[in-house]
Amino acid sequence: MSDNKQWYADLVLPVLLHEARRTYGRAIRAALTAEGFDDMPRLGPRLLGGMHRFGGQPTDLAGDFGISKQAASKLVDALVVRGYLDRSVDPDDRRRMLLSLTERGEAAAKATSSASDRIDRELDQTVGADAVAQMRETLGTLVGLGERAG
Amino acid sequence: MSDNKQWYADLVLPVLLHEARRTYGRAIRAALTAEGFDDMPRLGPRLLGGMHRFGGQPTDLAGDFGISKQAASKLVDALVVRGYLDRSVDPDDRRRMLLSLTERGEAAAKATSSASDRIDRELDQTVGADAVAQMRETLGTLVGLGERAG
DNA sequence: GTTTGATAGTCAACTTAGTTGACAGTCGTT
DNA sequence: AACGACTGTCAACTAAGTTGACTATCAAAC
Repeated sequence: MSDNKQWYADLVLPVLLHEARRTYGRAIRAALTAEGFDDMPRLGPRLLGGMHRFGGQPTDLAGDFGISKQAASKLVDALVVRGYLDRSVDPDDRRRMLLSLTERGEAAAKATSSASDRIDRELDQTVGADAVAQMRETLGTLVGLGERAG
Repeated sequence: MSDNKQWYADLVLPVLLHEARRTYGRAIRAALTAEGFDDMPRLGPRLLGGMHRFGGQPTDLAGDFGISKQAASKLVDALVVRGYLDRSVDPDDRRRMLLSLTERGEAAAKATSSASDRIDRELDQTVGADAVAQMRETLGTLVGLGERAG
C-alpha cells in the first residue's frame, strides 16, 4: 500500500470508484462535523448541494437519487427536523411540497462544497486539470452505459 | 439527461463517482440474480472477488473494507450460512478463521467478475483503453489523497 | 359539475447493514 | 504461571432502505 508503484493495479474498477468516492465522503463529513453539522444523514450533503437539480420536489429527488419516494420523504423529514430544510406546500399544487434551504442548510451546503472543492483543487494540482476533465468524461460515459442498459 | 451534451458537467465529482459505481453495481446484481445468487449481501461480491487480497482473515477484511470487525464477522457469517464461504479454524493460530470459497462461492465470484468485465469491455470500446488507464491512474491518486489526509 | 383515474406525499411494518460495548478463547512474553 | 494483546462473536442499538396501504389533491372525461 505504501510503495509508490501502482498499488491499485489489481483493484477492479468498481472498488476503485468506491474508494475514490469515500475520499470525498470522509473529507465532507469531517468538515461538516467540525462546523457542528454532526447530525447529517448520509445523503444529506448531496441533497443540500443539489437542490437546484430537482428544485425542491421530493419525488424528483427520489428519481435523481435512485431511491423510493418513501425513502426520499423520510430523508427530507430528517433534514427538516434537524433544521436544514424548510418544507411548505406548493400553492399551485397542494399535493406538492416546496423545499428550501434554511440558513443552517445554506451553511452546511457551503461547508460541503468547500470541502469537496478542496479535494478537487488538490487533485487538479496533482494530476492536472486535463486529466480530471478526461476522467469526468470517461465517468460520464460509464454512467451512460448503465442508463442505456438500465 | 437525454441530450448528448455533457449532461454531467454540473455534477460534483463525488456524485459522478457514485453513479459510475452504481453502473457496475446494477450489472453485477442483475447477473447474480439471473444465475440464482439472489441472496447476496451488499458487500458479498466484493468479498468473494477479493479473497486473494486478504487471504481469508476477517480482521484484514474489515480493514480493507473500512468496516468494524463485528460487521465483517456478520458479513462472513451471512456468506457462510448462504453457502458461499467455508469457515474453518486456522490450525496455526486457533483464534483466526480461515475462509475459502465454496463451489457456489466460486460460481458467484465468476458471475460477478464476468459482469464487471463486460462493462469494462464496453467502456474500453467506447472511450479506448488509454482513457480507461488514465482514469484508473487519476482515481488512484484521488484515493491516495484521502489516505494521506485520512 | 361530478365522477374517475392518476399523482404527491406519508404512515406503518419490516429488512438489511452498520455501530459500540462486553466478552471468551488463544497466543506470546515475561 | 500470569499478564497483556489479539481474534472473533454476541447483544443491543441505530440508520436507512424496502413494500404496501392510505389520504389528499389534481386533471380530464363525461
